[in-house]
This record gives sequence, structure tokens and C-alpha cells, in this order.
Amino acid sequence: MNKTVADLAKAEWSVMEALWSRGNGTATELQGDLTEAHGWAYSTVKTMLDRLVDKGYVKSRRVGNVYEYSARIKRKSVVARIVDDVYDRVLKGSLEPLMDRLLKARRLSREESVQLREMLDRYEEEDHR
Amino acid sequence: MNKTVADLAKAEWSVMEALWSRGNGTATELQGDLTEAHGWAYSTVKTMLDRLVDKGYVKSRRVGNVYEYSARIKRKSVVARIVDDVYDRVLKGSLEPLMDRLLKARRLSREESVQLREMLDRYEEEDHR
DNA sequence: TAAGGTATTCGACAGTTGTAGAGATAAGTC
DNA sequence: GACTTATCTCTACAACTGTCGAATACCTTA
Repeated sequence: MNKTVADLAKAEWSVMEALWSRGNGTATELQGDLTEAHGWAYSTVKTMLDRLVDKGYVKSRRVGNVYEYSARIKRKSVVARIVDDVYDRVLKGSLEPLMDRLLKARRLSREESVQLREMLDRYEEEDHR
Repeated sequence: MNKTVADLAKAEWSVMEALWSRGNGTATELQGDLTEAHGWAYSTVKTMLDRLVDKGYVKSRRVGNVYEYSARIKRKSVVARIVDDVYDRVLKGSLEPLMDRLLKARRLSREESVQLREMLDRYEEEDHR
């Protein structure tokens, strides 16, 4: 269970990331952005974009003789879906394994751990209203 | 990015779950376990198991005239991989979106939030050693 | 040992994903 | 206009996924 994200195949996810971070762009531009990470051919990127358009995740509009693409879904909402999915299917509703991994593997910095605590504080407060 | 988990296709993940929770079992038994959630035909389950064996995630051994399958990887380690992957690729190293989602959507119960706090306490303590 | 039931093996097929080349086109340049 | 260049469109293809059905093999029992 980790090849895709919210019905986005791994490669498509990369394209979405490129789109999200640049706001919008042409196939050529996006290809440029993705060149470093993936050495995709122009047509590869184009195919991906078109598939994403089909799936409704991206919209395209003709600007002159070029297509300009832009995301139709917010990164945030996709992340939310992924989080939910992982939470339900993988963590089965318990944060234990997640924290276990994050904490034990020392992937969480001290600052983050403090931040996290703050988030919890806020949450618990809110909860009292 | 949420069709698969650690190189396990979604359907394969289900089979692994069945295996993990029963320890080991024959194709028929597994099919039984999976019947409720997925109404898979025997051969579907069998195919899945065989593919998992190919991938090295499951081992099988002949017992009489039947094959008995059992997981070769621990659930925990797969979860760890998934957590890492999501943490890096989706959360990009920040827990903010995760907590945001979990807390805002009120998916985290009060007890869990307390538990989480305890985990953090332990962590920070350890860190001081 | 012929009949039944159970498990296995094989092969198949449609859909998705990753990747891209070749040819058609539109646009700008001499 | 003819040529060059940047884009787009189409088509293709192999690997992986989700799903079986049909044929076969193996036991058990009347």
C-alpha cells in the first residue's frame, strides 16, 4: 500500500507536486521542473498531465498555441485523504505505530516534538469550549 | 498516492492483513477470512498469495496436499516503511498537516491525545540521557 | 475402483501505470 | 513561401493489478 496517493499514482503525484509548487505551467515548463528528480521525456510528462486532466485533478486551458495546466485539487485535501486512509487502513486508528516509528527512528526533531505538544495543548483547550 | 503500501497493492495488503491476523493459513482459510470484506473467488485469493510469494512477502509450505501460507515480513516493518514514505513524500517532514487533519477532523479521541502526550514525554526524557 | 469433493495449476483478460517515439501542426524567421 | 523549431497528438508497449474460470490432480469413501 504505498504506490499511490489518493488515486494518484506515484508518478502522477510527482507531477501534481510540480504543479502545486509552481501554480500552473505548460508541459514544457513542468517537464523542466521534473527533470532533476525524474528524467522524463516531454511526452511522458504530457501523457501524465493528460491523464490527470481525465481524472479531473488538473485543468488545462489553451493559451495561444500552448496548453497551460493547473491543479484542480488542493494539495491539502489530497493530503487529508491520504492521512485518513493511512490512519484507517494502516494505523487502524491508533497513532502508536506512527509515533513509535517517528520517535524511535529519531526522525522527529526536538522542535517538532515541542510543536506537536503545542498543537495538542491547543486542541485540548478547544475541546473544552 | 494511496493505492498501495510499501510495494503492496491494495488488494495484496488485504491479504497480508488476513495473514498477519491469523498467523498462517491455507488459501481456502484465507479466502474465508476475506469473504466478508471482499467477495473474492478462491482463485483470486490464490493468485494473490502466489504473487506475494513471488515478491518474497509470503512463504508457503506444503502440508499434506495443501499449501499453508504465512507472512515473511512483519506488519510492523511494513508500517514503518509506509510511515516513512508518507512522512517524507506527503508530509514532507512536517507533522503539521497530519495533526491538523487528525485534530481538526476530531478523529483523535481525548484518550489518544493524552496517550500521545505521554509518548512525547517519554521521548523527551529519553532524549536527555 | 468409480464417484465426489477439495485444492492446485494455468491461462486469460481488461484496466492502470510508467515511458516514450513518430508524425502532424502551428508559429516565427529569412 | 520554404525552413526551423517548439508543441501537440497518437499510438504503443511492457509490467503490474484485480479478477476469475476451466482443466487437472489428489484424497476419501461407498
